[in-house]
Amino acid sequence: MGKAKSGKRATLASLGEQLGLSRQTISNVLNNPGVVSEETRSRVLAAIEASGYRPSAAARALRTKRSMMLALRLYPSGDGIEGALMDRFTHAVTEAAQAQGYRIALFCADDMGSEADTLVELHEEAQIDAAIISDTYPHDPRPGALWEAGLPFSAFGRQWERPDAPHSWVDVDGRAGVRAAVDHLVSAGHRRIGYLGPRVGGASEDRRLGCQEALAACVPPVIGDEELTSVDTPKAGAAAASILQERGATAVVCGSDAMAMGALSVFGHRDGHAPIVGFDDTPVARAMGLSSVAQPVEEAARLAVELALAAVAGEPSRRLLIQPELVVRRLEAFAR
Amino acid sequence: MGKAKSGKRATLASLGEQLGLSRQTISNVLNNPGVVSEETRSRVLAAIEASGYRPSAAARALRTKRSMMLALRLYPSGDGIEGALMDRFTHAVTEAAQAQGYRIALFCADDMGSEADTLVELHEEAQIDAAIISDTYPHDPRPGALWEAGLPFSAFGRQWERPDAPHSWVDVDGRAGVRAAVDHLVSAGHRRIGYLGPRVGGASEDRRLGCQEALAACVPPVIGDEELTSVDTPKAGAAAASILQERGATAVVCGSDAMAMGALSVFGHRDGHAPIVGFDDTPVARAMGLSSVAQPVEEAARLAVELALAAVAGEPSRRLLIQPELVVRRLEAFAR
DNA sequence: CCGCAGAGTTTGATCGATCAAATGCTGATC
DNA sequence: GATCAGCATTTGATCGATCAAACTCTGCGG
Repeated sequence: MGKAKSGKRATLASLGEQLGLSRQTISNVLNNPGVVSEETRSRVLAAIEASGYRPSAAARALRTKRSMMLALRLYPSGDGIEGALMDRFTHAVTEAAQAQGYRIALFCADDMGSEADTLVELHEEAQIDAAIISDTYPHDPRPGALWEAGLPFSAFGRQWERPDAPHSWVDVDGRAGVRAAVDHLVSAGHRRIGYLGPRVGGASEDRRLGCQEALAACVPPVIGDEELTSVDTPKAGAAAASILQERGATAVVCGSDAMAMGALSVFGHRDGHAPIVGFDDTPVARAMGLSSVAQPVEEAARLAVELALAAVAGEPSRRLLIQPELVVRRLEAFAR
Repeated sequence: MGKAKSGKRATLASLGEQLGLSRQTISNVLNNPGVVSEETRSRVLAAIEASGYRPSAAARALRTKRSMMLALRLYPSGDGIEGALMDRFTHAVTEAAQAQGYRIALFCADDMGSEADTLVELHEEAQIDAAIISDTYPHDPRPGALWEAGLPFSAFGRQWERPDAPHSWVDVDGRAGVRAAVDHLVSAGHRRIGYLGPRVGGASEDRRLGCQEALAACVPPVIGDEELTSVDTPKAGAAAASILQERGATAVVCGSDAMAMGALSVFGHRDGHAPIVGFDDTPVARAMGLSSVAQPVEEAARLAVELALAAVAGEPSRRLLIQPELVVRRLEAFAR
């Protein structure tokens, strides 16, 4: 390590003076090593090491007009069951950004409109180079607002009402995930399968369609009991699951783990296997031995960062659909 | 709203020229309104509004040597059961910082040592004004390293081996929380109460002591069955809880919700009440109808921000211990 | 009529880096 | 020996804000 020495911060100029060189040469050693002679370079590097010099982020940002920061909104963590998903995303985004030399600036907002406003403001203040938004829904105001403002960004979540929107996004093919869930239950012997999903959002509609498709494609034919949408809570899930059970369903595919939890309490486990499949593979599902469709959140985050940086670089936008994976689980011994 | 106009960003200088004033006057309107005449001020404000001017964060940071950023490490989210706690903290810190005009810069680190290194680096690059560290443990290397480096910071978690450490911290009085948990079980009629906690960390030792104290203070006397420490998982919790049960315990206080989950699977609910109390009041506890000691994480976060900013301002450090709250819960109907 | 206080405004310097272009130098070329 | 290429390094300007000090008025007391 190097460090200490005097009380003053080292700067390019101070290093240059100390070595009898100019600031620019020091700068070149760091940013453009090729143009500096072998000998000076090593001399400068030693001095840098010894002085503990670090380039000033502010000065660099001012000159280059790159803050090397991406903005990410932190959502009010819901009552927690689904919350973990976005936290995983946040984490993975941070990691992916860091790998590219970028940092994440967090902020809070009360609603989608003020999220977009804050992002535009951050961009105008040159605090951030780009933004990543997530959890898009039909007629989401954010993509349009950000695009208008000329802010480079990417979205985790497609633009539901307009799949050919001009901006970049990554999304998970929830429909395919639900199809896999249905196939799983069918091959486990179930012949009457219901679907249960949250009431709102493009994603849940997509998942519902996945269920229909899968049931329609079954040979021998499988009966799809009526689909129910409801509020996204265990309680509502339990209530709706009871209805499906009365109608003869023996298994249920759910659009969320929270509702799956409720459905699980109605249907229960049989031989350690639950006739329920949840969505998002949250910690609660893991703890309860519940099968669930897992979104590759980490991959999505990596791609979201990649797309955002591509947008900064002015590259054309891209739209990516990635595949989820069904995690089949049985009840762990401890949870009896 | 104002905006658009030309393609160029407005600056203090451009606004000044446009209005026939100097940059400094524009600056004063924003930062020192008192010295500007009433008339000029309103004229300038109108122009600012119309141009959509935003001060450049980089330029300001360069001059003032204040980035208005605080750093926070994002921990690798464990398997999720306890994870939510730190996420709540992150969220609350962001909100509290934002209320003071600060933003949070996130980063990842592999271990505590590299966390400290990264923080010092960020500080030397002038990317951040201060840092907030959390989840301290005995002989934590971070406080010392940051203090040495002259980085203003605060910690969520006391310095266990040295309560009079020179830096600021906030912590939750876990011992008192566990005492409340024991009292709760005693008043519910239990006479043989065991304690079950994770194996490591100053906090869990503190909680264990709280249990001893509470049992010792009981009249009529209550028998404290042997305490067990174990790995912090539901599985290990279940195993350890079985041992306590064999030894005659009818109730268990746990140092974490993960272990409490395991204990719950062994003891089960009786009339909707569980003879188990967990710690941290995580979503899983909520979902399972488990009583738990809740840490006032939001308050801690607010205080941590306050302490960090006080450190930036050069104010003397403070050490704060705040009180947790026992959340008594019964099994919700849906979870049967 | 001069000096002076004070409000309102401007000027110059600075923060620390990077870009773009200029300079000094060595050695090869004709 | 003058010219020129090309490397290594330096100089000047710039990014956009803020600090500190200087300046210009106007009005007032002596």
